[in-house]
Amino acid sequence: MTVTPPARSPRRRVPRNTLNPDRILGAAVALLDRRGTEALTMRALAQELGVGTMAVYSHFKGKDEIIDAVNERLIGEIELPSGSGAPREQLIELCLGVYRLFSEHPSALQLLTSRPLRGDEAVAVIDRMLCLLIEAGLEPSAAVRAQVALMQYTIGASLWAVRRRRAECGEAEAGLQERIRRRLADLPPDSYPSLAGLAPELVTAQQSGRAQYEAGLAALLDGLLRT
Amino acid sequence: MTVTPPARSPRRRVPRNTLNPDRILGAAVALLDRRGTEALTMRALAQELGVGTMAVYSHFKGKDEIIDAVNERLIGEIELPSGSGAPREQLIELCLGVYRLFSEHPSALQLLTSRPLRGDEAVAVIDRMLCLLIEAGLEPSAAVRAQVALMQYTIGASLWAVRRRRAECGEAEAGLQERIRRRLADLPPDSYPSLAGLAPELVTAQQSGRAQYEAGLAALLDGLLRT
DNA sequence: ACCTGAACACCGTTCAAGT
DNA sequence: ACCTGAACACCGTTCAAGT
Repeated sequence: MTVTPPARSPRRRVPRNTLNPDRILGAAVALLDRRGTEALTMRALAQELGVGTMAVYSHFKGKDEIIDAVNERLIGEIELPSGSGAPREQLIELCLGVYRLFSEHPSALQLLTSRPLRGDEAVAVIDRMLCLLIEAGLEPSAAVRAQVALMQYTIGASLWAVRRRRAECGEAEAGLQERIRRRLADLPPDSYPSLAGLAPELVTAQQSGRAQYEAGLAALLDGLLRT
Repeated sequence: MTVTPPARSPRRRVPRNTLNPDRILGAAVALLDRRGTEALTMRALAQELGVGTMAVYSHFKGKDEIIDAVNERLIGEIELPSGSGAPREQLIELCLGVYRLFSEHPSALQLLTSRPLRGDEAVAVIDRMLCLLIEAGLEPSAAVRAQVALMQYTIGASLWAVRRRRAECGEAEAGLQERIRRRLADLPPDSYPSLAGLAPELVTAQQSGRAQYEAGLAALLDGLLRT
């Protein structure tokens, strides 16, 4: 007597060519934005696409290749400055574009974090920054140092903002403020009495991601471009 | 007839109290430095300690708690500046301490990346930076903004250096240089002819992690401290 | 209190097979 | 060529049990 299998999956075999790299990357980004890095799973990705787990492997060699492609696609979305305006303004515009991208896709930044930057899209952004820095009057070698510094600061600020937002979810805002205040109150009050009153400002600075980034970027550009 | 079990584990039951949080964290850091984030596994950690997998759970609630504790321990290792010297020099000394820590423990930085900063040790570093910035003449609110910017830049630079080193392992250096050169050569040669010759300098800047960091830090401090 | 192995619900990926 | 499920070697963690 033959036993009928549990037939647990009501999903029918999907028509051919329903899948392509673009659809897969779209689903990956959606998953990342909606549920975070830990939710980006080959099984979850396939389910999001309504397809068997292994179908994805026909288009990408594995999870690492998908992650690289996601990063490349997102970096490609950064809009290069229009070209009008002073070099300094265009630099700010471009850096803000990078910052905004990572703020909108925090999980992508987290993924980028563990992998080298492979793609040509990233090189396009770097090129543009270099051009603008040279246009602003820097010598080639100084421009290269400045470009790296701008990217480093932008990535660090994005990461900080992402982590900050994540912390807010976990810990009540009052909790953080209280901890900082307590810590500051422990300082010898005769040396820096002003510090004890700084907790609100600290919390504010950590909250205002974008304004904080713009202030730091302005300072960095001041230091880099000053002749 | 009783079947003797395969007896696959020659490890004897370990004496009591061989384990404590400190030993566990030491093993975790060793594992991280030696084999990277992906190798930090509850099973691997227990093996490193010569103990059954579940023994660790008597001292930490789970992997997340261990990661937080590792971060806290490492941040505690940052040496605060001695206190002599101009505020600006002390700021550089302190920031370099943070940078050095993350350069020596790249995996720790990667772990820190996905989690909010919880520990008191981090607050100690932040405190010191704030004191020095106020000592350097900044108003409290400006000091707070500057402190966040310094941390953001330092984290970004560390991350960049870590990723750079990882990329070197994967990709031949010549490969990267060639890709950048090709990309730069594609630019319209009449607009920025100097860019095509910049590839060597780009590669150099990416390689010299610490010197690059110091240059960027100096520029940022110039911008932040200028009255 | 501290340490143990077995078991559970996951994960990425290999494989042989279907269409 | 493209999609499939079963199977393999992992993972963190729960659990009941030993000492």
